Amino acid sequence: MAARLLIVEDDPALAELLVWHFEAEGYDVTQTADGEEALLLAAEQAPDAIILDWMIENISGIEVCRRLRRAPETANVPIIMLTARGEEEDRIRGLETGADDYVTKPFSPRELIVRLAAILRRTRPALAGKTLKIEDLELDPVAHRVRRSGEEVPLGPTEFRLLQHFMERPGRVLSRAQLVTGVWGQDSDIEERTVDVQVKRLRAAINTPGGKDMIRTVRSAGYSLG
Amino acid sequence: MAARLLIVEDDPALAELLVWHFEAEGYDVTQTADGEEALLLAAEQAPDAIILDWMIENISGIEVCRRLRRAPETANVPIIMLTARGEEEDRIRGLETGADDYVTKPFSPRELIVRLAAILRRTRPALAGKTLKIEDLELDPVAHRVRRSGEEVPLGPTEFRLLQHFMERPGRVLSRAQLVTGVWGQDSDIEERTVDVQVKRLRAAINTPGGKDMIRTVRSAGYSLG
DNA sequence: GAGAAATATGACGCTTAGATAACAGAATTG
DNA sequence: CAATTCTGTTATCTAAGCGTCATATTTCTC
Repeated sequence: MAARLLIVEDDPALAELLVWHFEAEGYDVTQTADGEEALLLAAEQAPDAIILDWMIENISGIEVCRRLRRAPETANVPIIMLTARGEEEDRIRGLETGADDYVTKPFSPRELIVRLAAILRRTRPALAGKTLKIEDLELDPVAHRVRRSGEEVPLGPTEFRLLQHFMERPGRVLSRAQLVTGVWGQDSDIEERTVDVQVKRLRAAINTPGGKDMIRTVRSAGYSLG
Repeated sequence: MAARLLIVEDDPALAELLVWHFEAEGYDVTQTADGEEALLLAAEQAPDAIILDWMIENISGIEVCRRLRRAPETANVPIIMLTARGEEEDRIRGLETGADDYVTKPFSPRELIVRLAAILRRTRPALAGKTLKIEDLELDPVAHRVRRSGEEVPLGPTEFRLLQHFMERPGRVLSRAQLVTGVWGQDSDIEERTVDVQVKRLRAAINTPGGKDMIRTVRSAGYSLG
């Protein structure tokens, strides 16, 4: 399954060029010129990365960026900003709002492709969009579906995000603080104990009655999967 | 066990940006805008690395850097300096005073993250997630797991921290006082005899019944591993 | 080899981290 | 808009883990 990419660019010529190149690279590309629409699409499609022009219609790119960061569903999606040359000021402000990288116009598509690849390699070791598997547990991010030995497991939205977070980092111990920011979003006043409760719920959902626990508790450190 | 990072930056927007990104990377971040406070925090928390802006309130970054180097507790902590573009002069003086690397504004967060990771990989492999190995003993800091000839060894939190401390300094004799500050923290009212007890517990956990002791007691000096 | 100093060991409470259940408010859904 | 699912918080319970101390053992010195 290809990585999904959302391109927010209102110059039709540049947009077309980018779409063409990224599709040629095998990405599954959606494109819009409109900021509001971008937010909707991002929430709906959960893309793996977003390319965002600084100057777009309706809302400024910077505002789109900030709002993306605020929503838990999109808080962790990598964003690359496109800025015009010499807008030093903008560049800095763009980074301040939470973009992961920026590229200055004019740029070669190759450069953008390389940067995106670098970021994805780092942030999504197991690229979302592909089905994640650990032992007999499978999570399909596109279909929003989880199976345990082929049988569908019903999960609530938070449980799903928590499990996806774990499955993207198999074996890794994640502290409660890391889970709070990673699953609930950057600035949430969630009580750390709440993580315990969600982990318990997730355990109850994915563990087979007799079998061993898939989530390991690491005392004074956190939890890990697998 | 997340790496502790101290960020000294007085531009609130940039500071927030950096905190956001590094927390997302899993670092345990403290931030201050004030040079004097930075020195106090550094002494108190013993961070694993410091990001230091050249221009900050109260004392110049360069002076903070110099003083950090002078104090024995912080003399070896890696420091990355942030400098404005083109201040070649500053850059050189920064390195002269003991910074390990510098990054010129404006920079992408990605770049800073990569540089820090590179430095940590060099100075503290375990913090970069590298598995520590001594003979047939392996400690995986990411998974928070210890194996002896492939077989998992269950350890309590303190035992784990103690072992990691030893494994990061193989062969070196560590005094009880050093172990107390290194493993229990700068200010702990721990009795020095307690170290003996934890060492005993660690020995019991990692030594194979018939085999020889992996931890050597150095009378009137301390302990060493390997 | 005796005495002293340092370390090893075993036992004992206490603290605290995590599991769990119950509950109420929020969000969804039909 | 009512019903139901979902979610965050809190209180309680349990047990692992830890620090301390008293005692045993080892090592060093003379």
